[in-house]
Formats: sequence, structure tokens, C-alpha cells
Amino acid sequence: MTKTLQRNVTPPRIKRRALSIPAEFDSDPVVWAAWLYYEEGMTQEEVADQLGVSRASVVNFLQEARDRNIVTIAVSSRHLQTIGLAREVADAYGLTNCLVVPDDGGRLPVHERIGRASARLLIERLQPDDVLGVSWGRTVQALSAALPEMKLPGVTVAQITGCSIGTTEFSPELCTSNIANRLGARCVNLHAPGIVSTAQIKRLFMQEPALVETFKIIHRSNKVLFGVGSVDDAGTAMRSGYMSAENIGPYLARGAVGVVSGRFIDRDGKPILGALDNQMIGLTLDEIAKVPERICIGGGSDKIDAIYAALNNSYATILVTDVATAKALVPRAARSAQTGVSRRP
Amino acid sequence: MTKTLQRNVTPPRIKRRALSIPAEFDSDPVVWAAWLYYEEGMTQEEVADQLGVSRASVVNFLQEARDRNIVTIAVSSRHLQTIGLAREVADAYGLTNCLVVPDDGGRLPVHERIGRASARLLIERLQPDDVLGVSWGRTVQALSAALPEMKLPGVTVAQITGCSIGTTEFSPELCTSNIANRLGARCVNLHAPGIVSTAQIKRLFMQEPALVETFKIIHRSNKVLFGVGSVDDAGTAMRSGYMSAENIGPYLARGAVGVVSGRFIDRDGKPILGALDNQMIGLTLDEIAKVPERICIGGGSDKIDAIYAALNNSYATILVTDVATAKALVPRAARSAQTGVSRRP
DNA sequence: ACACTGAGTTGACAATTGTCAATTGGCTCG
DNA sequence: CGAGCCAATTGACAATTGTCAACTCAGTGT
Repeated sequence: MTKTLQRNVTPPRIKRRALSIPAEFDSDPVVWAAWLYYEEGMTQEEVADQLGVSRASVVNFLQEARDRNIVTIAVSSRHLQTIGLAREVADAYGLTNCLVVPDDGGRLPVHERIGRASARLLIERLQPDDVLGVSWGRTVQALSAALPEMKLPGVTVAQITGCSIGTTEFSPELCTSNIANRLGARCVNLHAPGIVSTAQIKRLFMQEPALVETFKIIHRSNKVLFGVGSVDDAGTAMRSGYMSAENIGPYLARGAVGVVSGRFIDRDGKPILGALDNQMIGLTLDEIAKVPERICIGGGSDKIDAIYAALNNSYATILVTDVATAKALVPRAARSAQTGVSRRP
Repeated sequence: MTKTLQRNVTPPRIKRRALSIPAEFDSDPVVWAAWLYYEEGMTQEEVADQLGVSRASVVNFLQEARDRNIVTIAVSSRHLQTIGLAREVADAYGLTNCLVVPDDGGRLPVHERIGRASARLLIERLQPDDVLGVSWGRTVQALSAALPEMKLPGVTVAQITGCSIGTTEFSPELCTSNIANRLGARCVNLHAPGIVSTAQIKRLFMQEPALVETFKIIHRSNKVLFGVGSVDDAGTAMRSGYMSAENIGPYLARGAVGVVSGRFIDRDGKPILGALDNQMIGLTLDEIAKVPERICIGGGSDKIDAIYAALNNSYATILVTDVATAKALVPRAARSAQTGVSRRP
């Protein structure tokens, strides 16, 4: 029963028992089955007898109850933080929170697993009037897919980088609106390209009243959510047409090891400012660093350098990662503390 | 797996794997098992392989994870309200909410089932700075037992009737403090007998500075929770030594059909004021009726008259009951509407 | 009227999960 | 140091649950 819970991540269709009955009242047998099974601990057979249907139908009812969030089965993220490794990472890098998702022997890709855990974390941390700035990436996209449907009309979800040109499934605008939709929150998109052709054009854009208004909201973010990209793997950024190889070249030459919200950082986490930065529309790293709660999500051996850099310069107050990455991060922090590499307190 | 969830309603002991490990860090395998099983949908065997233990151990880990609220499995009360019958009752009596718990063929006693549902409702409705006044009774006690452990330090739980003399397991003071403990809320007990020997003594009590302070808090309740007692079955009240047969006699003679928070009501829900009322310490019915949100819990064929009376005079804004009672209540409301029996709008 | 369709249901089988008695392993106390 | 103890763990069996192909039946089109 747990099985299918994760197999149909997004249920392709919602079954209806009888088309004639208004949808509102249609759920009786589903709700009752859920109640008797999950609350009262009846077996499916007992439930079937009670409702006067076959046990197989009860299986279906329960499946539907889970799909429609009539029952909620959740591992509280508070407890994932108590895992020893998570505490080590948090202590080593001065994070307020750290989640470490356990290994699953390769069943699910890393970004999927991290997406789920961070989805849980996110909904547990969001407060009524929060403004959540979101960056983008595969992991952020996975997060949005793992969010349950909710109704948080007081919350605002804001896109903190301009849009990408290519149409991948994890563009900034999609990440933002998917998250907002799932949460039932207000969605504020940044209606501008992430990268424009010249610094001059950027200036023009930034003066546009509509964008000025949008940025007012973005700057009000009290929480940000961002993935970390490595530059080694040619970067998520390029694949989506967000940047080109020639643009990236100079940054690499100057020692870029990672990308945070479209901006390059070196091995110590310091921003590398180049020509491209004057063409980028979106929050700068310094602006991100001023947001009170900064949730960094990402993992995988190729991203260790990048995540280390980001943590090292305190871009994150909260990290969600996987066991392998966490294990690699702990000794590094210790080493750099010994050798005295700069790290903000 | 759901089975034991309800069998051990209150787990008799919490297992510890190794006494040498600090409790905080002890949960790793439990949390991981919970994550892999409930979030990722692995089978127990896969989890066992991943953690390197036997599958039987995984079963134990999962059991512990549920016991310790590392995973939460809950049927949202919002959906119990969508059941057709619940809407009918709510409409018939002008309630803002109504939960109807399904029949289970007599597996659990009525008050147990209603207790569970109302526990869920309660935690979903409580807001940060609420003051919840609680009455007492078997059902209220069942509610307290069904509450999960939480941390709601902003909430206050206040005892709205004085204490009982007899020591049953559902005395007013126990109901209140159990609920407060489970919720991690502030507990305000009313340190006085529920019934004193003379009106004179009641006046003395009520002047006591300590009680005056307590009543200030009680009067600040913005939510109340109460069960409904029938008088037919000699009443919960008597059994606990709260009242005696001779005290009750006059009320019965005057047509009492139910008891709400220790006070008698007639078939139309109107308070029956008698000698005893001047000896009772606690909120009066009129005071209760002024609280904005009034949660009435109870069911069973013997209580139908009493619940009807209570609803009829709008003592409740929310009702939690069972199918049989709900089915009996709906036609009554219709009838009384036709025959023009008084019912507040 | 009749076949067709498709959602909902079911029975029977396969897979997963719960139980429990037996075993292990660490710890204390004589 | 070994016996005794207790709790955690395990293997094997029993019970429960998930799957799936076959079936039902109301609505539709011809």
C-alpha cells in the first residue's frame, strides 16, 4: 500500500464512482474506508464487510484516499534532522538545520530524494505571511513535484531569477509557479529574461515599472530556496539555454566551482563577478545572503565542491542533502577549519 | 502495520536499542527506516537490506517510528465533514461543522470512536493563542487519550468546572491536564470542588483571589469542548460522586433530559436552574453559549435526547458524533422545524 | 434493439507484512 | 570470570495486502 503511494507520484486521473453524484458527496466510501482502516486499525477485510464491498475495492478506496490527501502519511522532517550525520554537518558549517536523506541503493535519483525531503521541510517551515524566493534547477523542480496540495493563501512564492530561454521542465518560471500552485500560495513571476544581451538592456529592463514592482516583492523575501549547480557537468544552466559555453568560459578560468541562482562562486564561496553579471536579471548573491532563512538543496558527488563552496560562505542556513554528500562535507569543514581557510562564523 | 497502531493506544514503554547511545542520536535506524518505507515506498525487505538488519527488525523500527510520531498517519477531519450525513446534520441544526464517525460494527465503543475523531478535529482547529475551555466526561477523556503529543506552548487549556470528589479516570481535572499535557499547552486547573454544600460556601470560594484569577482565564476561553450526558442512565455525573440522586431528583422532575458541563437542560435545551446551581462552581450554560466556538462531542442512542436538546438551543457550533446518532438527529430537526418548536437561528 | 465502451468491481493468486518463540549479545553482580 | 538477566534481534510461519485479468453494468452510438 505504501508501494503505490510513491509509484504514482502524480496520479494521472482521479477516479469517480458515479458520475451522477455531485463530486462533493462522492467521497463517502473513500473517507469511511480511510477512517476505519487508518484510524481504527481495521483490516481491509473488516472494512470491506462494514462497507459491503469486496476487499479489492477497499484497496482501491484506500489508494484514492491517499491520492486525494484524505489520509496523510508523513515522516516529520524534524526527525530527519536528529540523524547524527545531519547534526555533524550542521555543526561543522554553522547551519541552523540540516536534513540528510538516507541512501536507498540507487532506487531513486539523488535529486528526487532530496526534493522529497525538502518538500517536507518546506511545508513544515512556512509561516502564514512568508515570502519565499525560489531559484530553479532539477532539484527544485523535484521539490515542487513532491509537495502536497495545500491552501496557504497568505504565502507568496516569488521567482528570484529571470526566465530561461530554452523550455525545459525546470525553468525558473515553472519551478516558481509549480510550487505556488501546490501550496495554494500567491505566485509572483519575474517576467524578464534571466540573461539579456547587454548591460544597457538590463538597465532598461530594470527601470520598467512592472519589474520595479516585482522586485519590490522579491526583495521582501524572508526565505529563499535554491539548488546548487556544479560547473563540471557543463551545468544545468547551459543545458537549458540559460547560458552558453562562451559566456561561462571566463568564469571557469577564474576558478568557478559552482552556480547558485545563476551566479558563479569560487571554491571559497566568494562570488565571481564577470561581464555576464551585468546582463543577469535576478537577485545577486549578496542579496540572497541577506535573506534570513536560506534553504539550500542539492547533493551528488559532482556537486560536492559547489555545495562546500556555498556553505563555506554561508549562503545557506539550512541544507538538505544526501548521505554520501554529507559524509564528504564533514571532513572538509574540519580540514578547512584547521588550515584556516576563511569561513564566516 | 496499521493494526498495532491502534492496538497499543498508549505504548507501554519506549524501546531503546542501546543504552550507551544518547537518546537524541539513537533514532537513526528508526528514522531511516521510516523514511525509506513511508516516503520512498520501499518494501520492508528492501529497507532491511539497505540498513543491514533483518526484516523483522524493520517491522519493529517502523512500529517505534509510529509510536514516537516520527511518522504521522492521519485522516484529515476536513474530509470527514464532507460525508453527506455530516452536512445534513450541520444544515439541520445550523452548525458550522459536523463530523460523523462511521460505524465499525461495534469494534470500539462509541465514545472511543468519537474521541478519536474529535481529537483530530481539535488539533486541526486550534490556533496559536487560543484558550480552550474543557468540560469533562468519558468522551472527553477518550479524546485526550487519542491526542498525539505536540508542542503548542501558546495554547491554554482551562478547566471550566470544579473538580469531582470521586476519583474516576475522567474527572474534570484529569481531562484538562491530560489534554494540556498531550498538546504541550499551558494547563489551568480550577482548584475548587465542582459542587459545594451550600450557596454561602460557593460565594466564599468565588471571592478567593486565586479562584478569581483562574476565572479570569476561564472567561477568556474562545473555544470550549464539552460532552453531553444523558440523565436516563443515572448520569456520568452521579457515578463519579459529583452529584447524588437526591440532588438530581428535582431536576428530573422538572424535565431534565441532559447534562452539559454539569448543568441540566430540558428537552428544548433551556437551562433548568435549581438549588444545586447555586452550589456549582464552573461556567454556567449562558456563559458557555457566549464562547465563539463550541465543540460538542458525544453519541449513542441513550444520548440522542440530550444532544438534540443541546443542539436545539445552539450550545454547540461544532458537533462530533456517530452515524446512528446523526441519523436520528436529522429527522428530528426537520420535524421540530415543521411543528415550530423554538430553535435559535 | 444491439454491440460497444469504459469505469467500477470482483475473485483468486502472489507478494508483502505481522507475530512470536528462540537466539544472540552486552551488561551486571556474585 | 561465569551465571544470570534483559533487551534487541532474528527466522519461520501466519495473516494481511497488492495485483490483475475477468466480469458487470450503465450509458452511447448506430
